[in-house]
Amino acid sequence: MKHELKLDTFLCFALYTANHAMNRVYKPLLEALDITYPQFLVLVTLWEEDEQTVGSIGEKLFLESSTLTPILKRLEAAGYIRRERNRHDERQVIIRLTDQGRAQKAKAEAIPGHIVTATGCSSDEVQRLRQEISDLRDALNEKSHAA
Amino acid sequence: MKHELKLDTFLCFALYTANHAMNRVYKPLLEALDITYPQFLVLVTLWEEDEQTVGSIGEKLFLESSTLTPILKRLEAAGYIRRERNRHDERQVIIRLTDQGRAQKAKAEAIPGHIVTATGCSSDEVQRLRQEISDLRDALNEKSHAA
DNA sequence: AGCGATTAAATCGCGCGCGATATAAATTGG
DNA sequence: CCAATTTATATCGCGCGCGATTTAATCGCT
Repeated sequence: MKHELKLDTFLCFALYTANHAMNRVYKPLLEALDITYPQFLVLVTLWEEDEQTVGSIGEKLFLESSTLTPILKRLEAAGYIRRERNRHDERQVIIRLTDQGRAQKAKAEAIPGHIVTATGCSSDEVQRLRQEISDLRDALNEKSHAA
Repeated sequence: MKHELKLDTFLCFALYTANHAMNRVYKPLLEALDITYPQFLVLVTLWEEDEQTVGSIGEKLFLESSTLTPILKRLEAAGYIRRERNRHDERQVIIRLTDQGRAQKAKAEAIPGHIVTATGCSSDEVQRLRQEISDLRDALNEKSHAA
């Protein structure tokens, strides 16, 4: 029995609880923007590249349309984005930032710095760990998609 | 501007997506037990130490009673645990494994090995990363509890 | 041209996860 | 000894996140 069933030895449990902890750090920072954490990730995606389809955003965030559609509707209701069918392919919905949505970016600029501070690590340390966790994600995704 | 607003540089995003990826690897493995991932974590906690209060389990899993109560009710309905008020302090609810709940442990023994395989890393590699992520969680929790 | 297959997004049901609140039991202090 | 406070759990409302299904549009093939 190489691996024993102890919570403290589970990589999954570390990820699970670290993710929750990160959410708790983000919550007060996002209150200024009056958005949730997944809504923030959608806005970041659009600040990087505006005018994307639901599918394109989903691919970048690893989310299904069943998850994204309600989030996008809330961002639309908040006045940060518009949702319009693609004229050239009516199956697609193009997501565009409004002026107000673009304006929120300024309020968000300070967030990454706050997070690095909260980790108690150097920027380089954080980036190294981020890369390792991203690689882990890619390895896990490869296995579950193959199977 | 030291930190730019790019998804690919966010530690939070790496954690968020790695956690989802881990969930997707776990889902088929847990189907044999017919439980969800958080339900599995509760069972692991009880396999380590039976007869715990809701609060004690919550402390170990970093979960509130508002999250745990419904999960525990489902595990009770599945026949894996019993929920009984503490005779000596009727505010508390003691959670106990049933015989069936204890029996599930055997089915779960193989899971950690599957996970290590899915990561494509050595056990030592996984444990090192797990420790780093746990430390990150603790650092983040310290900041958000202090504030 | 036309029809079956594919693709994109939306809808639905369910289980978290949490903040705020409620309920009930135990503790504390006068 | 009893009223105020504290503690433990439960309840409620809301926003994910996903699998399964639906709806609608486009593509592919003959």
